[in-house]
Amino acid sequence: MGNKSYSISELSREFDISPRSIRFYEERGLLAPCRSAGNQRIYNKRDRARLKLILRGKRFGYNLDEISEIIGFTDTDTDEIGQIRRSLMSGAKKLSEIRERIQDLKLLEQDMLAIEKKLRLRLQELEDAQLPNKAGGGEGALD
Amino acid sequence: MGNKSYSISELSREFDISPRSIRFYEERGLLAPCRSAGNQRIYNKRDRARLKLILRGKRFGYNLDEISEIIGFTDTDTDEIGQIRRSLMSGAKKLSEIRERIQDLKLLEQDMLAIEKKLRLRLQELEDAQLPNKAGGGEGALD
DNA sequence: TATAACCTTGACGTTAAGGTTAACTCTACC
DNA sequence: GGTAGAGTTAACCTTAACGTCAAGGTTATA
Repeated sequence: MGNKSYSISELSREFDISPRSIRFYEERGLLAPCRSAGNQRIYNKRDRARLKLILRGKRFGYNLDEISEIIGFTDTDTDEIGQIRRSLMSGAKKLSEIRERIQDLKLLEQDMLAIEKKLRLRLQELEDAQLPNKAGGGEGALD
Repeated sequence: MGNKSYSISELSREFDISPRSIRFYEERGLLAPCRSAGNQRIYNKRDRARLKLILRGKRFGYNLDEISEIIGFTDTDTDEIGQIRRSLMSGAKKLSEIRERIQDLKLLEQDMLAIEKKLRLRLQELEDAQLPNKAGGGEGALD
């Protein structure tokens, strides 16, 4: 049946994160595996899926508090509608943030290209002035 | 002439950051304003432009070390040719990083849209099931 | 010239997300 | 039953990018 279980190191290997991280997520309330007789953590499929979600959230740039806000309730069957609505809201916000960032990056790209151009010009100047030993160029300050 | 100057608080107001941040950038070698007779910082247009660049870099997610790598050379005294060459190199690297990042963000955007779609569907299900009070939907666990 | 408002350095505090011991305890396996 | 290899908690360490005093010095203005 689907009741496979995992140790902390199994999960840590599978997802390539440290056991410390997994324990840390638990500390922050994002996970709550049950324990063996000897108090060792035992993760079931649901825990594993949750960890996956956490990691996905992280890849999206959410911090643990945000992730906890988004997925912290997946147990609570009550008020799923409210939960989904909240998820949609925060998702929309993230989306616009992402789009803003894309725009910013495109601006940066333009800036870098402009700087590059200036640098190349200045380099030409300097190189030209080097061999023929002509009079030096202008100030050449990048604003 | 274009030799306007600014106090730290003017800049901090203009860019909506704390004076502490500006001093911190200086501490990290990203700025080097001259001082008044009484040792107070005086920023000129060039300094201001630099600060702008720093802030833009931050919005792009660069840390101060990276920003310093990108813009740190504008002082270049000796061996300007070498400096410019190095700048061009690191600039090219940064550029490709920026482009990669844009791609990543676009992927993320698609992911988010997909998730949003799923959530909306689920929401519809739930809302439809609510008023007519029909039998409940499926498991609905977001993987 | 007397303030108020601004500025200075220095030092310590903070937050996030873990890393890194230390000192034990479990579990698996021979 | 002994030992190697996981696991456990607790406590402290780390880095980035500032925030937050403290204890004074400077400037603008009435």
